Amino acid sequence: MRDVAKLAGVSTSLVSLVMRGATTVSDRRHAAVLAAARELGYRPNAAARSLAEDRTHTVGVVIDDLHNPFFADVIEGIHDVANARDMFLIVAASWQDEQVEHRAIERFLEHRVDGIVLVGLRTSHAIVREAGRLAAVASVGVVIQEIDSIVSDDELGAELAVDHLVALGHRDIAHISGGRGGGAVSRRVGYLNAMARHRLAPHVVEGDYTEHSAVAAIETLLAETQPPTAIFAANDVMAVSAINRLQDEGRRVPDDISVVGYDNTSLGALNHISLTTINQPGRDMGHRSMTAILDRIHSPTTPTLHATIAPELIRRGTTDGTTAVPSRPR
Amino acid sequence: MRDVAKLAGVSTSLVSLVMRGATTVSDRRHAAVLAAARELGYRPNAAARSLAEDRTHTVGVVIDDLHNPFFADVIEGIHDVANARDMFLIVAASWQDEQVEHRAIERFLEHRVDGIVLVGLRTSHAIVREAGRLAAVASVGVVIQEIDSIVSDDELGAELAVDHLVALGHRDIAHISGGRGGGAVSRRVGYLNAMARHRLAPHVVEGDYTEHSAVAAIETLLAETQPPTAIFAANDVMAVSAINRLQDEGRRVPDDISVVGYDNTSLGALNHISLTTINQPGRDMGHRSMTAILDRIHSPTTPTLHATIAPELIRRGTTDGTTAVPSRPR
DNA sequence: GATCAGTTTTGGAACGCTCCAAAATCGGAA
DNA sequence: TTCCGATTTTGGAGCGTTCCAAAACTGATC
Repeated sequence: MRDVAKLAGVSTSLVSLVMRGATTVSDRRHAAVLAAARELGYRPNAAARSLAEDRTHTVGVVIDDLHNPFFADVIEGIHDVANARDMFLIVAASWQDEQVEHRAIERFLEHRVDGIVLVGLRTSHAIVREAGRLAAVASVGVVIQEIDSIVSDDELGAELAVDHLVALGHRDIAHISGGRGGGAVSRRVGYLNAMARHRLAPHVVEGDYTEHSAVAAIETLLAETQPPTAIFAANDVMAVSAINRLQDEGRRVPDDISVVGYDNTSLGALNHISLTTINQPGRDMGHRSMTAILDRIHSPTTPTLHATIAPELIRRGTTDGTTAVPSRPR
Repeated sequence: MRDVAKLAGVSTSLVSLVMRGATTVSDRRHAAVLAAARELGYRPNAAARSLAEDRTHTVGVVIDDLHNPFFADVIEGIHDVANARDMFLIVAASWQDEQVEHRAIERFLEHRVDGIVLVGLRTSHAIVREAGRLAAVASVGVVIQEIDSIVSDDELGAELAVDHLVALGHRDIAHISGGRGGGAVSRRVGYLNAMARHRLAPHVVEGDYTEHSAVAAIETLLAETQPPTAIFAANDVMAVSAINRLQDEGRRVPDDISVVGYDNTSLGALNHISLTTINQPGRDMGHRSMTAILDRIHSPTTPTLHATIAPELIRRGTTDGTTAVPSRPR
């Protein structure tokens, strides 16, 4: 910056003014500074800037699993808004590891990001609330007290899934849970509630939202003396993987076993798969969370937002041959 | 930091020493500083630190499309290495937009990241080379002169695909290209070379690596008086989307039309889809690129690395009926 | 030519850390 | 007790910006 100032024959303050796009600078100096900057390949130092300005114009996103297409939708939604409002978005993936997730939050805090969006959170809520005192924080998919949260009603969604299967005549309905993953508890509760309401015996197999865990779950279920006739998986990734494994074992879907997923990812919409699932509008949820962040940055005393989006059953071929509606990729 | 020093009854230099994990500090002071830091919820300011240290311990990844599972594999590979070497990874997605990609590179440069990994690059190579003068830069999937590049041999991969189809008796083989996307040009060249070698007429339809573009490409192809009997798509995402559309139009795969993809993503491995494709080890490529970055950070004069990984044909059901494609759920 | 009210430019104090040379303290040995 | 070398601690400059009050210009008016 000093070099640019020298070359342009002005003070560093003036260079600073020009770099920030001030309008009060005379055309002559403006041009001179820009020319000098280009000549020297000058690029402002973001660290120095945020130190002086006490603001980073950056929002960090912590994402549970980059392999899950649902999360990509959410990030895209966040990006849409961030981009339009000229905020820089940085993403850290935690690969379903609570330690890594926690470290990512810490790092973002050390970087003094203006805001943090947590997508599919695992870390303890207390840590998040503490983060909320230092930056604008929003959570997607998990409700956290005192923190802006955008979720679909996971309990209700799970109930929709079970009700659908019951309506088709199933009584032996197993649930492959999401373990410690975001939203997993609510989906399990919804499943249990619905089963109780229908006076059916619940049957939960632990999973963790990954393809791998669904394979293990299917192996467990098929080894039982009387395997279930229907499976409600806590997300689409597990549902698709489960179907895959079932077919490897010679079971037909939905003839022998019906399967319902959760998230309505593009994956399930493929007509090879035609997965019955629960819709959750990821991109929209991303929009809302980023908007909440920006609102809070702008006025930190905004009352906490707790938005709940109604989930919706998408009937496709994995539960019911007659209603299969082939749908196209977006 | 000043507050911590005061509370612990030491100088700020000593606090700095403790926070950086120095071993030369007496146990008594060490404990006192840690206690004070915890008490005050002190968190070092990364901006100030990198300003003083002239190093950010951060590596930026620019990814072309977060919806493409292949890229998630690459990021995971990069993460493995970064994590083990205690570097912070930040990801910026460009959503296939050259402008956004360019801005992300600029921002990373302003942040003075220690290194940048470009995955599936679109931006002009000149810009990348300039970035290479300011940070350690590696490219995955696209060869760039003077820049560490990790690629699979896309030309060869495309030839493998065409050779396979020709061996199965196809002569009318169309290519859905990746447009301006990373590696697309090489794959197209490989396709053209192989077609020429077999004395077959080439037939390229423009795509852009997205599901959407593949749908459009299929519509174009099916409208022709004599549609091809085989299609080589420049990536798996397009291949799967193409198959989906073909089936919507009542064409059977592979009976009426064979399809080959590229990348060997988890998507194609699903046995509903069972996509013949070209293998590219994404995670491994991620490893190598991050290792190259770290090497270069450590010793900037390391000669440029240009690693080429041999691609490999994965034969599955979309080209070869004998491999039995399980019927899709009705 | 002096005065005045803008308009444009500048000097220098922050911002929160690291790093180095110098100062203080310590623990034996004489 | 004194001295010495080793260990531990500290003061303060410097990193590259922003931001504010003050200085320097400008041009119109008398």
